[in-house]
This record gives sequence, C-alpha cells and structure tokens, in this order.
Amino acid sequence: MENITEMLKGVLEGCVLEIISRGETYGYEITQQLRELGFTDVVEGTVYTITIRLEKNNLVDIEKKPSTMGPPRKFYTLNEAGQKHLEVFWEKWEFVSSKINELKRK
Amino acid sequence: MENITEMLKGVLEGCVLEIISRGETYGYEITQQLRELGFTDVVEGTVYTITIRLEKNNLVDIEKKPSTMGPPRKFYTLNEAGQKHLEVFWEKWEFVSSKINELKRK
DNA sequence: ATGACTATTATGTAATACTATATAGTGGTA
DNA sequence: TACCACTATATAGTATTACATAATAGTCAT
Repeated sequence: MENITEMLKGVLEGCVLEIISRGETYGYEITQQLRELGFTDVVEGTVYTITIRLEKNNLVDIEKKPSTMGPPRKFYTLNEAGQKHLEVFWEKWEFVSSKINELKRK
Repeated sequence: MENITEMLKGVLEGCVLEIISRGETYGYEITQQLRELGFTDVVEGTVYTITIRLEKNNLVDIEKKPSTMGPPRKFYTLNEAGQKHLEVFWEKWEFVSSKINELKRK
C-alpha cells in the first residue's frame, strides 16, 4: 500500500507502544515487526524518533544489552505511565475509527 | 474525546471528501457535520484549510451562491479526480485500520 | 447599534513521519 | 586483506497537516 504516511501520523507511536507492551524489545526489531504487520515502508529512523520520544516522555524503561549480531541493543519495556498511555491510545483509536466507519457506512 | 488531533491527521481530508460526495455543500456546513459526527473540537479554520487544499489539487468544483443567512457560500462538489481520490482514501483506510485492529487483537 | 449567528480567509505554530546520512559491530567471502 | 551484507542506533533537515487566533463581512432580532 502506497503513501499511507499521513494516515500513520498519530497511530504509529501507539503501535510501537503496543509492540513494546508484548515484551522487552528494541528499535530495530520493532521496525521489523511493523513491516511484518504490513507497514512495509516504515524505516528505522522513524521508529528511533518514536522510541526517543517515548524515553523523553518517560513512558518506557531502558536496558542496554550486548548482541552477538551487531552493536548493543537498547531494550525497552513499558512502565506504568506507558501502560496508561497505551490504554488511552486504544480508547482514542476506538473512538476515531468507529466514527470514521460510521461516516463510511451511512 | 480529548486530544485526537494527531490521529485525525491524514483522515480528516478524507472525511471532508466523503461529506462533499454526499452532495453539494460548503465549509461551514461541513464543519457542523464533522462536529455532529463526534469530532466536536474541529474548527472552521481547519476545514477551510482542507477545502482550499482540495481546490488547489483540483479535486472539487466550486460554485459561489448568495445566502439569506449571511455572506455568500462557496459550494463544493467532487469532480472525477475527487471521486477517485476518495476511493483511494477508503482503500488506504481499510488497509491501515485493518492492520491496526490486527495488532490490537493479537 | 449591539450582539448572535452565519460564513470565509489568512497567519503562524506544533506535532510527527520521512529522507538522508553517519556511525559501528559481526560474519562471510573473494 | 578488503569488501559486502546484515544488524543496530542516532540525528539533522523537510513536508504535511490540524489547530489557535484574528480579521472581515452579511443577516436578523432586540
């Protein structure tokens, strides 16, 4: 699917939060998971700007670990604020997507 | 629902296109319809920037008509390019929303 | 004539995904 | 050795878009 950039604004961060909530993970792996999900054009740079934002907003805990496959990885886990943020994200998503689907149907 | 601004980016234009596709309408009325739909915080300025964008991209036909309720209204109808654009919008929406719901479920 | 409602336009700002590039570690292979 | 592919993070700059705010203007009731 081409050119879904604008439509991803405001939801990509929530997707990243959701992926992190499934268990400790790091930027590069998150990118791959988003691609597997279908957002094939998402690049590392985009995900890193999001994870750095999550750090700044204190929504994640961080642990740096060595890797045998390359440079050290920065592993993220959701903290309590991150969990709460994720819940709010899904509430917003439910609201917005239901309204848009309502518009589409009628 | 509070603070859904970022989530509306990339979908609001599609919503406006859909509303116009239902029949000739103008900015102020579009704003009211979006509010009725549930996007209560959408303001006129936002809708006008969208309609002006639609004009620039030649997705709409325009007709100015006098009103007995105030200043003249600029009525919009979708042209062929606009119809096509709307179809593409819904395809993108189906794609993105299905992927996000998939992520939510699993 | 004042205010409420209708109606459009314009300027500036904030948020966010993307482009492009730099840096760096590991392993394979020519 | 030198090169390449893959893994991994970071960042500067850009484009897009919704919003805040304000200006302008027409109609109508009080």
